[in-house]
Amino acid sequence: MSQTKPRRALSEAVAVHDQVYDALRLALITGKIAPGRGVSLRSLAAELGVSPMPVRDAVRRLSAERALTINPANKRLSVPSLTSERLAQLQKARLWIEPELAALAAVKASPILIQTLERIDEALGIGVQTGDVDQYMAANHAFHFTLYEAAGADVLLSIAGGLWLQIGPFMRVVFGRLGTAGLGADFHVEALAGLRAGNTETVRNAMAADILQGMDGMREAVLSDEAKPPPLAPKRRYKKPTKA
Amino acid sequence: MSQTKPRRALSEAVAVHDQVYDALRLALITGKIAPGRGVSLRSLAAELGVSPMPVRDAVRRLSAERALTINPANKRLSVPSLTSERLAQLQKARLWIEPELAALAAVKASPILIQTLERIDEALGIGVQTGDVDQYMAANHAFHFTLYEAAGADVLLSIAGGLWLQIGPFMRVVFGRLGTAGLGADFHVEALAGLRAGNTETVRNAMAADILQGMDGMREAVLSDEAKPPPLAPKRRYKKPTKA
DNA sequence: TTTATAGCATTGTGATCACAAATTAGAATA
DNA sequence: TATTCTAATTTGTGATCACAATGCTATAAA
Repeated sequence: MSQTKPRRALSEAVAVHDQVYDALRLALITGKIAPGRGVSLRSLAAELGVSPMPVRDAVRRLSAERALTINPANKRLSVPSLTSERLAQLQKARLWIEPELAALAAVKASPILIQTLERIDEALGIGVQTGDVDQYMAANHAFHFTLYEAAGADVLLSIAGGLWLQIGPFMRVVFGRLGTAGLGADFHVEALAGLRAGNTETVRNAMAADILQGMDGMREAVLSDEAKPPPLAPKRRYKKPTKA
Repeated sequence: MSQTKPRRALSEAVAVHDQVYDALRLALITGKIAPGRGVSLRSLAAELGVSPMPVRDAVRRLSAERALTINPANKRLSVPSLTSERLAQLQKARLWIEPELAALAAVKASPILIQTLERIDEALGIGVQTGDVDQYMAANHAFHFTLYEAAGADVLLSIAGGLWLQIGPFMRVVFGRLGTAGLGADFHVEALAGLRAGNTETVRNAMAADILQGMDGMREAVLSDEAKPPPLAPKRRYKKPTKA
């Protein structure tokens, strides 16, 4: 299992627990790890081909960011379930902080930033047309966060990052049932127009509309999921005894 | 150092890394660990009388919550410095999310909740009069978060908790130079009146005013600190060589 | 067929060790 | 006195083991 790799220098090499973090983060966002599923340190470690130690570090970080849930009784890990309650709270938070970040970024937007965002939005459009969900999601993330990073507000930025991490699993549910079809209006072009014109409020409103539209799609998907029976029936042979 | 304690059951006993987390969190909020100071896993472990392992877990969690900073080059830990930039961002975030939580709580506020808050505010008043900073800070935290918890919005609540954790060190700076004197108007009574009357907007505005007042005091303290030379001059014997 | 029980595998937690990088302290030199 | 080089200490990271608790599976009993 544990092939002896040559140890890399600490200063330049990315730490293994950071790689594991990125891998798990990606797996959560893209829905490779289904919501509600239980995970364990050793199973993740075996799956990723690393020792449990860096997984432990990455998982602690993710659970602090609420991307993973720890059962307080079990101390067992699981991916948070997708409830409309959670989604509503995440929407509320996103609807405030992300337009705020966009407005801050609009004030100090450079031509280079606008050009970068234009290129990203082109890639996003291609992803929509070709139905490439992965490309769409990556480009969408890139569009939002290269804009937000320009705000130069790292405290707020990290909050927004945490929200996206929690929303990731919801996104996959939407695309799992719709694909990239029916995405509605592209508010990114509106935001870009606002950036070029230097109109802060236009940017703010465009991003708010973009978020609102996306979250609406997720809500529909979640609501129709909640109506259905539990996603996977764990074939129980006997009921849990009433043992206290 | 490490006396052999009898191992406790996992299910009921609080895990050591959680105890360490609470201890460090408290130390950060009360300013026992000065902002800007560097810490290390082993030194913290020795100080707390535990092995480095649970400290490692707790520190990962705290750094994910931005209560500790990791130097990306060194991978070395330090307490974030208090800059007016950071404070401004934290104020912006608090001014949105906390009134929001308060308003949500106001809708479903029970008489028991109001009574509990009244008792907490009494304890807060006593702390102010006797000049007991610790009691004041504990009561103040309790007032805000028993109210916020009543909102039943755990996603938003955890964001607010993260903000308080980052603000903690700033608070101590304020009280270190002023004590509990000059705290200004008590907006808690206004919030309580709004809760009794069932007036959501009164509660929202009262909490916003409360936050604004507190953050103003912190800003003044930080600004006068930034004018001064660096808090502790690290007596360097030689300059860092220009080695790339 | 259904329920209870015993045995086994898996889990999180904590401790300890090894390693390499970085920092610090001390000695030697100008 | 000030600077440079070297040795020792401290640091984060990763690996591995032990332990107790929990969960699952197969066997026995109704």
